[in-house]
Amino acid sequence: MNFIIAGAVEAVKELYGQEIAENVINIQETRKEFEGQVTIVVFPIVRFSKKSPEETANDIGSFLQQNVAEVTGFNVVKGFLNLVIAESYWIDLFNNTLLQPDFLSIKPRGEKVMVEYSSPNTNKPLHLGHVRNNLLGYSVSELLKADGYEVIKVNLVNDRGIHICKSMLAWQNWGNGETPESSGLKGDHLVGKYYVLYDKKEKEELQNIISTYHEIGTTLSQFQKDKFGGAIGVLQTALDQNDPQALKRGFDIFASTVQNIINRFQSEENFDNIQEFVTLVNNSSFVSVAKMLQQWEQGDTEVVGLWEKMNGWVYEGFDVTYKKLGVDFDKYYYESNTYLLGKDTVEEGLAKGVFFKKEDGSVWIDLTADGLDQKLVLRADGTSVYITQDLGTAQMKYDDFGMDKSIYVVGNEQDYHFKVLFLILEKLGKSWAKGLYHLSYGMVDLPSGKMKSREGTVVDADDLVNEMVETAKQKTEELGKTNDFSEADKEDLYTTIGLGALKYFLLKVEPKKRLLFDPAESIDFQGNTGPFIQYTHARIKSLLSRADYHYAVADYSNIKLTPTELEMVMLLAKYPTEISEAAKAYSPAFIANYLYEVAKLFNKFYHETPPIIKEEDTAAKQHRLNLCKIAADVIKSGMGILGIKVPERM
RNA sequence: GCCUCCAUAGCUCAGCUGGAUAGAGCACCGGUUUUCUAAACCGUAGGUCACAGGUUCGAAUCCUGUUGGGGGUACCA
Repeated sequence: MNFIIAGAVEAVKELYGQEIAENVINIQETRKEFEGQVTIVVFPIVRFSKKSPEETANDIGSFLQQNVAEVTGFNVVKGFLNLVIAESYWIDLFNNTLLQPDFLSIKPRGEKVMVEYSSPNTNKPLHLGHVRNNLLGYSVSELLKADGYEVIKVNLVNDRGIHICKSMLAWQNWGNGETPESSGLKGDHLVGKYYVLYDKKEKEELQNIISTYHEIGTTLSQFQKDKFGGAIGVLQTALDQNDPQALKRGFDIFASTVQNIINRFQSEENFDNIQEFVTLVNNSSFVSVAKMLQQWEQGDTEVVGLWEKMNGWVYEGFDVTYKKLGVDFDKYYYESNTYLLGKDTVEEGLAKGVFFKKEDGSVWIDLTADGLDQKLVLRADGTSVYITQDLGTAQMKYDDFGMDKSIYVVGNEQDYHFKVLFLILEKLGKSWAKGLYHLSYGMVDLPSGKMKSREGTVVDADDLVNEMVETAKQKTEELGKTNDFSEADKEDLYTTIGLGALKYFLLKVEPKKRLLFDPAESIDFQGNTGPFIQYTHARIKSLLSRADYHYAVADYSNIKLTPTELEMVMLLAKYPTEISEAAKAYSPAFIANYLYEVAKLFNKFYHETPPIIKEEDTAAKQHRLNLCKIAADVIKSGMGILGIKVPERM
């Protein structure tokens, strides 16, 4: 529509002798209730014309009608100038742009972008929250590809740390050698089972410690009571709060209190009274799991062997889920290899004066001038924290790929972390820091609140997919449309539809919005849904094949476009713009909503058009089939960006 | 406390850098199949765009404040 803007600028120059910028001309699609296709909002021009909006609109309208060939008429409603564009313009657009083979081809822009997503922990299976992450990450990757970027999909696997050791410890203590084979459980589910078990056992132990304390309490000296009593209180509170971090803090306080008492009373007589109690504490899972992490870091062969075995199970399980979801990666990074990174970066920061060292040796950055806080980047004992690793990993990723942009698909609870991370890298003078972007998305909540793996209140990814496929099967069979399908084709179709419903459901919502998922209410298959769009595609393909469609440009000498056909040409022509806008916003939701419009409009067209197959006017028939063909192509392409397959029949 | 995100129909969501009478789907009610797939189409009804100010020719959209909700907040990732 650039020629309209140019024409309007020219009009203002000719009519009012004013040079105006192009962005003064505000154009939009004409509302359906008025005649015309393009509307110029004239209010911003009034200050140049020094006339009323209506007069200005009339002036410009006449000018455009006389000087711009495509403008064949206009009308003015208040301050809105509605322009009628010649039908030949739309027909040319359709034939020379939409119908050309390169309409959907990608135009490479010679830029590289990395998309990091999924990034699972290897201590539990994937749940609905991960599903949103995976689908979003995959879809954004496809979107950026469609917008001409070279995309590197990366998965940074969180395969180490105290949470991994918890599953390991539980399996070691209470697993009786259970394996995926012996249990029939998928590897990630088996490991997740022990993660939940650990949590349960740990709580029991802590309760036991507390009640044991109350039993022996009477034999303690007043001093011991005072000391212990406080620590026990902290522990009990943490236990009641049901928050892992609070629990860790509570236990740490408690454990150090116990240690102090041991040191103080070791030589005294009544020490025996609390011996049993101390043993209980020292043998607790809390202590064992910390010890296990240390052993892992020291490379203890037994622990590392167990770690490798159990992670192996998890990876096998994840592969199945990933395959089912249709997501993939070009490169895996493992935190077990990267968790020590970043210390060089800390040194660099100290040398540059970006970081400073406190008396205890810990290293910090002061971001108060940027409205943030002081942030620890290295502990006093020289070990890394989360952000240390991320600094190092960011550098490594850039060294490996030299990408222009890097997108982190991570939930919004880490907004602050990434703000700090990017700011630090900028302050360190990394040229690539400005290409970093945190694609932050909202949590998926259940009606009952947040999902928690430890408590088993999660919607499991595998279960969910299976349920969706099962529902798709039921609904399809009710409609009785697959009676002549082979078993394999049926299986395929149900998977396509079930996943289509799930993926569309999660992707049509703006990423940053939080999502409420009610497992009791199944995901719809009608209306603004994946299956509706899939159905539309199948419908078109069926029509094209029955009509024995062949590509050819229609003869338009006797064809007049209906309003709906005109609308379709305009809507389909927007597809490339839609992609680049969606890519700019990193929002597959734009594409989802656009495709819904396309599908809806096609169905309207389909209903109001007499059967195309029986059309005797060959030019009209060709023209309509061409329109159908482009609609199908756009739907297929757009759904591909969402990671959703479209069936030929359904 | 401070920072940040969110609030649009009963429910789930669109509404782009401010533009005309705020749009869909689901659910509800009514209609459409002797014609290319009814997972469709057409229609009725449903709104103080959380609230209050401000900016402007014009505000769901921008600014300020209030309320309600989510998340974060220095050695968990």
